[in-house]
Amino acid sequence: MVTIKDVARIAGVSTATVSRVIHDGAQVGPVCRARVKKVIAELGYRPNSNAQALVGKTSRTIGVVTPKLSMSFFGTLACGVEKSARENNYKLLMANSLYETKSELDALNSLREHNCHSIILHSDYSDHKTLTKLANDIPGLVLINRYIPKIANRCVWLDNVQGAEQAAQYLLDKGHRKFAVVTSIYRNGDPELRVQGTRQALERAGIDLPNTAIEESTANIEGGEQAVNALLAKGCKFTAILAYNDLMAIGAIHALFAAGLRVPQDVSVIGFDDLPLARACRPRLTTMHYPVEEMANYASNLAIELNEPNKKIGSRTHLFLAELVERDSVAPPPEG
Amino acid sequence: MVTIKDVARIAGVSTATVSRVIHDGAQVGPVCRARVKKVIAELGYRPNSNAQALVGKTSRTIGVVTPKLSMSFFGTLACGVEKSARENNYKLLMANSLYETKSELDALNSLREHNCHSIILHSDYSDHKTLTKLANDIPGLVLINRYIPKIANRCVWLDNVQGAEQAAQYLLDKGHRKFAVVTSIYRNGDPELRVQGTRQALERAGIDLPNTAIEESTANIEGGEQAVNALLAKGCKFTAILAYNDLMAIGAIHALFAAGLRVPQDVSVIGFDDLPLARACRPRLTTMHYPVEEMANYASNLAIELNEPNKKIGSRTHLFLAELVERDSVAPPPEG
DNA sequence: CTGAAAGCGCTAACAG
DNA sequence: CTGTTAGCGCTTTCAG
Repeated sequence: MVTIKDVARIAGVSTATVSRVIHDGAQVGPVCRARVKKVIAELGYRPNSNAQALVGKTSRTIGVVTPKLSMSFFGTLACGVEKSARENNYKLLMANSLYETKSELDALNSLREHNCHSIILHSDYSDHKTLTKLANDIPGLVLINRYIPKIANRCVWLDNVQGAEQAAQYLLDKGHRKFAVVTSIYRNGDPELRVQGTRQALERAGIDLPNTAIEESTANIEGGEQAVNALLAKGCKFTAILAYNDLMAIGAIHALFAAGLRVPQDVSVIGFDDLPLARACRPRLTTMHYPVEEMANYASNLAIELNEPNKKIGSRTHLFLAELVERDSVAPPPEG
Repeated sequence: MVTIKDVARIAGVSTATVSRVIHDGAQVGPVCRARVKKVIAELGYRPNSNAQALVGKTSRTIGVVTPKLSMSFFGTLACGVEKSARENNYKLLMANSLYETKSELDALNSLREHNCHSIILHSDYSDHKTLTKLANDIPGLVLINRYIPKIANRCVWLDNVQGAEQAAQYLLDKGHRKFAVVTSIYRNGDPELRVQGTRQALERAGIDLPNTAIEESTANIEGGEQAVNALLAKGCKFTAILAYNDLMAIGAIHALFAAGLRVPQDVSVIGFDDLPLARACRPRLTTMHYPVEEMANYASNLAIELNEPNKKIGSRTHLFLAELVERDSVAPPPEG
């Protein structure tokens, strides 16, 4: 490994000078600078970022904690952060939280050991109190997909209620009057919020959503299938299904087809998230676009800013809105 | 930040002792150890891994370089590495290479600055020579999805030829005789290999694959659609399509349906990779399972082993095989 | 404009 | 079994 000392020795200068050259400090003469740069290039020297982090009290590293990187949503989230990291010359440290409170915290701590002060956390199971405390301990912590009023300026979130409302309103506008809702059993907040949004839109239109028209299951394809099968089994009548997310929506479509119902001719289905999947299935899924990548990018920039000592972050809020993407899984209800 | 010194002072011992306790060195008395542990817990002390890396000459960090984390395939790859990292108490550093030679190398270098000696690289565009040189420079570098004979013991790869052969043979066994191939324009090796495997299986069955039955396009859904439309436009006759990957297969199915052809009744389609998508589309896609997660996990363990000074890695080879997953997109050819 | 020197937090001999 | 000491590679005053 070639160190700053090697460069200094060969260039015939002190390590301090080399350091200055590296950091483009103006405090060094042009000839000297040129010589040092030459030696750096020749030796292929690159500064050891561990040493830099050690002395600098902070590493140019941004950490990301999400449940599971192999899920499309989180991979996209990571990508958004990566872009910001790359542009700001930060490195990206990742850890899966695996949907467990304990490993969520473990993951976070492992990042802190690295002096990683900019952290994007997608927390599913830690409570507000824990997170608020964490945010106070870690100046560069930003929560994504979560809203906690006390630390609002550290939360980058999406208005789930508004998104679900919009989805329901769209279905209403298409003429639907009989709805079913397929939601998630997970109690991390989002499902309730989306159901609430749906309810609000329907109530405004004078339509009641009976509890029998709501079916809960796991938030994946199988869950969507199960939920729709349960709905069908109990004779629930509907011309449109609002699914918690795209995965459940796709499962719903599968179950519908298996039962001889066509989408969207007999039943319309709307999803949420706009995963890559939504463009791949048939019919292509009409859904609410969740701008994760954009949000993650924003969150990352925010986390980095938060660590810049001079910048003062006010109590601004970071709210994003879901956007309707019309594709092929929604049509007006069948006649009669 | 609480340091080892704080712990030492409060526990009334030297930093060396604290260090020993941290590393479970047996060289410390039980009472003393207990006291130190207590103080560590009380203070919430966690060692600074930058300092550890600095003195230890190597950081417990494993790096991953892939084109784009938001792609399902690479997210899954990262997950495989993450699991191994977590189990071995390593941290995960990620960098996107964005499908460019230069950023591939940039990404790699940024990892090296971190003293990150265990690296998993998914290289698409660097040539054998560059990679061989890199492998010599970085003892813990492991290539995934690439085979270079000279550094075979550092390559974790999949036999694409065999996989494609198997897919073609499966179609042959179902009774198909008229094939079309939808492949990728990217020249990173895989497409050629898969076409070659297909050719081999067909030739063995005495079937010729005319160049007109092969259509190239981008390796995504749109590419699959385009390719099939081109095939259809030039009046190519086939009862089965072998797609370069699942994305192109799904695109192919879309184009087929748009043209009034049913899958699998009129035309069978087989994919490659077995992305989550393959289970979500309709008909569910029959495809060759690419065990990326398993391979990545293996590669990560290998990379970590490579950095353990005493272990001698022989010239073993690390070849994985694709496996057929039968779902619903393949059926016997229509009568006549 | 440049160098000397101190020290970031930690580990690893070497003593005792 | 435990403490002392000397750095790891780098940045940053403080002098010059």
